[in-house]
Amino acid sequence: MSICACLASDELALLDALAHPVTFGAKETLFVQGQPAEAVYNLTGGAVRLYKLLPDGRRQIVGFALPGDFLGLAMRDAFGFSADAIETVTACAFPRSAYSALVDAKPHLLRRLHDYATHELTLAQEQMLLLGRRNAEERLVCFLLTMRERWARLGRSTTTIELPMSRQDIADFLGLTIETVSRTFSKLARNRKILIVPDGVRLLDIEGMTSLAAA
Amino acid sequence: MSICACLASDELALLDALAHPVTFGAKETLFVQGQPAEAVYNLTGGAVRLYKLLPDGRRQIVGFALPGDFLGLAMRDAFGFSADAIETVTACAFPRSAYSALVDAKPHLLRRLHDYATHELTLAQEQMLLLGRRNAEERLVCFLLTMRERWARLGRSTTTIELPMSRQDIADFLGLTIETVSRTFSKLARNRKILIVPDGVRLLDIEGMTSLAAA
DNA sequence: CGACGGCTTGATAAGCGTCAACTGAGGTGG
DNA sequence: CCACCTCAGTTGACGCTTATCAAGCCGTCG
Repeated sequence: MSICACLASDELALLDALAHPVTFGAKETLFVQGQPAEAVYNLTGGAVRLYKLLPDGRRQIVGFALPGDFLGLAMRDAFGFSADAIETVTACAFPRSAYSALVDAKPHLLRRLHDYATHELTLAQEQMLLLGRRNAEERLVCFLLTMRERWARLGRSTTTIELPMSRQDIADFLGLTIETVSRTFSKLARNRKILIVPDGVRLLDIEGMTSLAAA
Repeated sequence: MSICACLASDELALLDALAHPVTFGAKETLFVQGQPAEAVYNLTGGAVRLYKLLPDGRRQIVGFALPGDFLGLAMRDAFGFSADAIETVTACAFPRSAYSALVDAKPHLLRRLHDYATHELTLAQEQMLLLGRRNAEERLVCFLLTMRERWARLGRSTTTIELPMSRQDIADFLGLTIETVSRTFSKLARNRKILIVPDGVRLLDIEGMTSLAAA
């Protein structure tokens, strides 16, 4: 829980007192866009999709949250996107008022949160580049390499990448359709870049993929 | 300069002492992606484009900065994107070290900056929705309405919208080509939604455009 | 006046979306 | 125990939106 690494042990205890554990079943909703944000979550297990909807049903996933990630920081009063559990999810929930008070009282915690938000912003800008200017194959390869990085930071394998989300989720994250995502997976497999395995992929040509992603 | 509204007058004086005015001519570069960030800017006049480049030259504009906006907050060490002046630009520059020290010393300023970053993040997610799921016409209409909002906040007209950036800039912001942007402008003009005027557009059917953008 | 850059418009093509059929795994019930 | 259903994913045929290539227009500036 890297954000809290800057806290003294008494502060950690304080934070601990605020938190209460929660779990969500697969497909369960954590919160919906526009709803007043009463809580902040720190994910401890499972994966969550964060998305925005258009009135006609078109969906854009703006991010996937993995263990260690925070949810609910990026809103002053109401959530800017909806979130639901992809698989069974466990998290620590902090009531917003208590969280807010603690942040006000601990500037170094605020500094940490600001750095976190800044990092999120950088990721969002990278995603804008992907959505605006990359083709389908580049999008998927970038996505796989990003997931690799994220799992690696959590101590998972760097060759076999877990993908808890569905093809539809990936499509809605990459601004594509499920068919295009499926076809692009197949193409990468056919070209021996990846091997498709249950609930994930094995990366066979990391170098080739990296150069494609850089291009 | 809304971010500073939370500062006492002596603190403002302190900030003032750190700042020094700078100007950039049209097309001049403020900073480039990857360059160590030695300064933070507060725009006072003119417009700036912020963009990321791929090695093969594809460009994605991640935002336009207008007077009052801050540049250089969203990076710890190096700039995450490049920035150059669209027209003649004036700004206040703050050396990074002094800026950083001031932020550490003034938690309420930090809080303000955090809110600003959070707002930027929300905008970026909205742009992800636009780039991933909207068609050309919706993109352009959303863009025009957003510019309207922004100019309105600066006290400008809400019917005639200034567009200091080129068609190519708009295309690179919306993830389109210059031809598609030009055709879509023409189509909106043909349908009496807008009137194209020198350096901008006049909005003729704000209601119709708003419903299109909401869809 | 001619050159240049920004913009528009047209013809054509490609990439991805749409529609539809099919596969295979997992779960359910007769 | 096996037939059946469901659902996620895959694959194919076709078409639409947008990209690409190309030509022309217009205002500015040397």
